Amino acid sequence: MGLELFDSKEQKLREFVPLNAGVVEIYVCGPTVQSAPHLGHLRSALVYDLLRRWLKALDYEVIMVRNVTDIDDKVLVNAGTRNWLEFAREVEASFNDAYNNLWILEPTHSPHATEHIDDMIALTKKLIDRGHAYQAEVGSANVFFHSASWPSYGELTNQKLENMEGEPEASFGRRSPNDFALFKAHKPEEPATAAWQTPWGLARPGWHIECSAMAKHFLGEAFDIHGGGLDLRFPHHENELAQSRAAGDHFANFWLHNALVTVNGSKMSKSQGNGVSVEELLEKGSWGAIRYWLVSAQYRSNLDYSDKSLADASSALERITGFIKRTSQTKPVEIDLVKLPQAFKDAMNQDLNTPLALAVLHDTVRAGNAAFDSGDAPELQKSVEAVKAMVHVLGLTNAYVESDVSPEFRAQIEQLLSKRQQAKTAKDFNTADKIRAELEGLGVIIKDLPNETIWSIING
RNA sequence: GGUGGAGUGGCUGAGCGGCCCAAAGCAGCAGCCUGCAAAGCUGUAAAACCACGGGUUCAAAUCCCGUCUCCACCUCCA
Repeated sequence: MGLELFDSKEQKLREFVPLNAGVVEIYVCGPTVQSAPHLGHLRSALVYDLLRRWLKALDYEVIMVRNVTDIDDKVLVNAGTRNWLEFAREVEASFNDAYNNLWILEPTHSPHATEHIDDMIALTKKLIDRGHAYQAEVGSANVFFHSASWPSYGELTNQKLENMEGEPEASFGRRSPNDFALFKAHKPEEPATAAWQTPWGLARPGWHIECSAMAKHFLGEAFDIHGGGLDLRFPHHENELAQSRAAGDHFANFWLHNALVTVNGSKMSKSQGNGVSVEELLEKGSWGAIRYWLVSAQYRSNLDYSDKSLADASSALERITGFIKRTSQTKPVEIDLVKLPQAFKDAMNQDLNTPLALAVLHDTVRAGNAAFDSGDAPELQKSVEAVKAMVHVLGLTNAYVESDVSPEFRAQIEQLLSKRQQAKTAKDFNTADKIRAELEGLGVIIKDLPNETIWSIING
């Protein structure tokens, strides 16, 4: 069975076949860099990272674009009196830090909206030429997409134009409530640097046109997968689709939408003030625990965050990393499909059913531990390799790889361990326990195995 | 009003017609192991009647109808 993905446009599972054999092109809506990331943003990025890792495991070349929306109403507002672009870059850096720490691979391209204004102008021109967009009035730099001019408008979210609520008519010169901005005329109170010269006057781009333009720039008129958070389905993705199709492009072949992270059952969002920040998360668990927790639900299921979420995830993750560490085979592995259990592959092929995949992983850990205890070396070896391969696919490899420890620190640890061993041999358990506590104070956890004692750094 | 999604053990979370007297994890309990721990293994719980009520079927957590509750989106949102 091959990979099946849930296409939210067709609202069904479809067998995934790339447009061009061997290559998969993905466009994912990245963040609007208006404020620091919260758990919800991390989930979204992680979902597509996982997809990408799995496609790679299936031997596809993956070209992934994740944009950065660095010009937007909120960016300007939140920058306050500061230079808005500088502010945007700072926020972007905080996103990138979080992505790196969560072991999310860097996309092939991470374009900034502000660097593709020309592409947006070109696309907008085309839409005007084709009769799907209009300048609000002569002399105005407000340009709108005329939704009613595109018969398929609403196809992504299965909605009819007449049922949509829309904007107040005539605001900024739009002709009907569902028309949306392609370019927004420069306002005198906004910084002069936040406006570009366009054929219609000084303006900055609307949100939706950015993604259509950048997707086209990097991936062409048709590409395989468009991803993003469920809250972007409408209007953002609906509008992207309408624009690009109206401009004559095929656009995305599959639409993927990840479900949201909730807190006490309601959506995590900036406006509700319930966004869980990176700092708060790290008080509860490591990056590994965060990643494990995010992987523990299928991407289309809601994931409710609570105080104990990361504690549970930590314990579960330690069961896996503990197994790898006790075998002392902590060298990371490369992608190796052959070593992956069939049940794991089946789970991942089922629309990235990561909870099921984790179940296979834990089953393998149990078998491996049993083999370890009974001294069944071949079985143990098989298990370790399978576990490491699965962990690699899930992007959790860094959770078991020994962190870099300075040679001095390592020597200190080993000296303490040997002292403790002497004390144990002499049955001086008081001293042995003191040393164990001392090591813990240094952030080192030890485990006595039958013939040796192994150690690891907490949160390493 | 419109469009989607969800309700499974103490908690998280799979399953979506028979292999389900329901995976896996966490938490709990017991035993083994240990100088003691930790880790691990094994077993297990004074009932998971799969939101509720009907129905279809030889067979339903899974399909159909109705009801209730919750969530998301309807031009700021991952």
